[in-house]
Amino acid sequence: MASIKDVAAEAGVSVATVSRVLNDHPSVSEDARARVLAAVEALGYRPNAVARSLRTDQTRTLGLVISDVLNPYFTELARSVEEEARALGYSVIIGNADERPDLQDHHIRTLLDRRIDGLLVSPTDGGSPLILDAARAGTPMVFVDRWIPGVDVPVVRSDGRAAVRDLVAHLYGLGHRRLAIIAGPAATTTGSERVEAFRAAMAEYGLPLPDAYTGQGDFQAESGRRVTEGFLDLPEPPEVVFAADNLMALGALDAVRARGLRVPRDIALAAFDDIRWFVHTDPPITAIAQPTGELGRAAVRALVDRIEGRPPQSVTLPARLVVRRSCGEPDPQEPPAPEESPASQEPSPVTNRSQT
Amino acid sequence: MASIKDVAAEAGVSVATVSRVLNDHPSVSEDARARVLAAVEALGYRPNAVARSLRTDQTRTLGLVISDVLNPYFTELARSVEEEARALGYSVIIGNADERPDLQDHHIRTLLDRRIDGLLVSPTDGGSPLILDAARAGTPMVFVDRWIPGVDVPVVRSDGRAAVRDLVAHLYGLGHRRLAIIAGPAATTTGSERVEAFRAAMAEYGLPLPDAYTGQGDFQAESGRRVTEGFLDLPEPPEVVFAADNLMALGALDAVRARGLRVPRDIALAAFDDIRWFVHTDPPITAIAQPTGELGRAAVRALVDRIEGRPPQSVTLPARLVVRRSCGEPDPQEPPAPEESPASQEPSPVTNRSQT
DNA sequence: CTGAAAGCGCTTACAG
DNA sequence: CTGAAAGCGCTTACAG
Repeated sequence: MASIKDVAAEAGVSVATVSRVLNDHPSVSEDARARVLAAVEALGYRPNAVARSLRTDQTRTLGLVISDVLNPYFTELARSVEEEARALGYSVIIGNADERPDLQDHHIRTLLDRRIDGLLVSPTDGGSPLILDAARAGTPMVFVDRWIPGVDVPVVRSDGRAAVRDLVAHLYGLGHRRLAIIAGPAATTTGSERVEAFRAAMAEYGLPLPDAYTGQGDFQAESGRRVTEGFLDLPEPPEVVFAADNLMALGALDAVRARGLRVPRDIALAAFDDIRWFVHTDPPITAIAQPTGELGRAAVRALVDRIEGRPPQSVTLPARLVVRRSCGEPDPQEPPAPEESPASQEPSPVTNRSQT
Repeated sequence: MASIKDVAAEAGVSVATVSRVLNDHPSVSEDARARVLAAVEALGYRPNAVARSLRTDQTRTLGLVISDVLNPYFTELARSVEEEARALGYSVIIGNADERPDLQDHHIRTLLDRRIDGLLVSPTDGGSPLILDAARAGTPMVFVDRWIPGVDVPVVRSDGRAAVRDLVAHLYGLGHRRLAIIAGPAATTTGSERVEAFRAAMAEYGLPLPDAYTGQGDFQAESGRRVTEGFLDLPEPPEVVFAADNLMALGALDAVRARGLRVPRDIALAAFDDIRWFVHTDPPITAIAQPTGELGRAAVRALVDRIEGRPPQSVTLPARLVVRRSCGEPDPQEPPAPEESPASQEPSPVTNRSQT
């Protein structure tokens, strides 16, 4: 592979001049520039990014560590992150933690070894020493979606409390009283916050959330199945199961189906995180939708601000309830293909918190 | 950040010795090793992968360029690729082409600039000059899923012909005669092969595949919707729509639903690529399942063989038909959670080609 | 405007 | 077993 030396030789200039041309340095004669460009073309030369990074101490690369690529929510997040990063001149390397703290650390370590310019993390746990150290050591970092309390790192996330309250109002209105939740890991903020929001909203309606109706999941489908089976085995099963993410909802559906039961006739179901397939499931599933794309973009902007020396900003965006038929109400003729941005700009009545 | 020099100073040895310890070079005294390790620990030293790569001319990194991360098929492929790569000591950087040749080239260029050790590509098109040049220049490369004919690069893919024939047999047995297909881009192998397999299988049953029943999609949901609307507008709409990937099936479902029609009563639907949600859609969707995880792993092994100087091998794995209810047949009580590997080892009767 | 030279953080023959 | 030194491919003050 041709190096800068080859180009210099071909163009009859020094490597310094080649470098200047390549980096759009102003003080290069037109003649030199033309000769260099011609040589670059002739040799098919491409600068070695590894060497450049070593010299400039920047890689123009962002690391993104997410908890589970197979979760459509994170896939979409990853996509929007890459898009915004590309627009700002950065590449992104994704690390998939698979909800495993050890894998998360593996990826963070690898990313740090590669000297990425900044790190976007959605922590799988309460914070490994590695993350904490990196943050303390001054690695530019931003938390997306999930975060670790007590660490001085900007957080870009969505607040689902209002939407959860809307959901409980919806369920209550439908006559449901025994509501259960499949929670995410308590060590994650999204894991605990969603349960707390649910519990708080239920309290407003004078409804208790007994331990038996609080199942511990891990954001993966299998745990949703297992917890739902437990619910169904109860002497008095819940009337509604609220899954704290879409994969656990999938598992819940598997469990319900395996028993030959029907949603919502035998048990109602709702999920945190909306995905396109929810429109076509049997029945369509009521869900809480996050402004995923916007979260990803805001996270990148915050991180790049931090990297480039501007003060980064934490961002919290609201989630919203999307009512479908899985809790018993007739489908309110959902508009086709509800795109994220327009919809969140003009919220429908059902989206708004109606009481407090 | 501490460098190798700092470690050497701390340990009272030369950087060469530090390097030897770090790389498990045999000729290092126990004493030196212990002092270096202690210094590494004390300083929290991590080798700079950028510098190491520049020096050794290898990055221990694989590039993976896929056509669409949002497509669950590719997400799963990416996941298995990363898993196998990690097991073999490599990292992977994913580039998402979004079915856009220009974006694909952008990622390939970036990856090449970063001097990845090898490239896994599922080409979005018939082959840009960039890919062709890279292949010719000797960049270790392997095609996964899609490939480019006439290029000397190993291919790891699945052959869906038998499964497509099974599908047509299934449809024919159900009494369907007017079968339509939503094809992928003709420039991709999977785009054209699936249509060809479908057409050939239909011919065996004496069924023609008229142009009006061949819609041109681009593997994205929106095109599936558009094409399906066209089918439904026909004076004589097809009885079955076969979508060449799962996203176009999603779009087809959107279109059918928007008209207030029902699957399979008004029109039957089948898809290439199986996803977990297909079990829970209304109705459950008949699909052709690829051994996605195995494809990803085989692709990595082939690429690493190539990188490490062993002869790489092309691999073709069979896909299989999974019958559900979207074409009219009653659901044959599908076993719960059909995992990929065991299922493909003991194919059910319906999975096997019964005639020819 | 241009080039020689230093240096980024490593690895690895080469001597000893 | 160990260290001094060269060199990977760049960028960038420093002189001119």
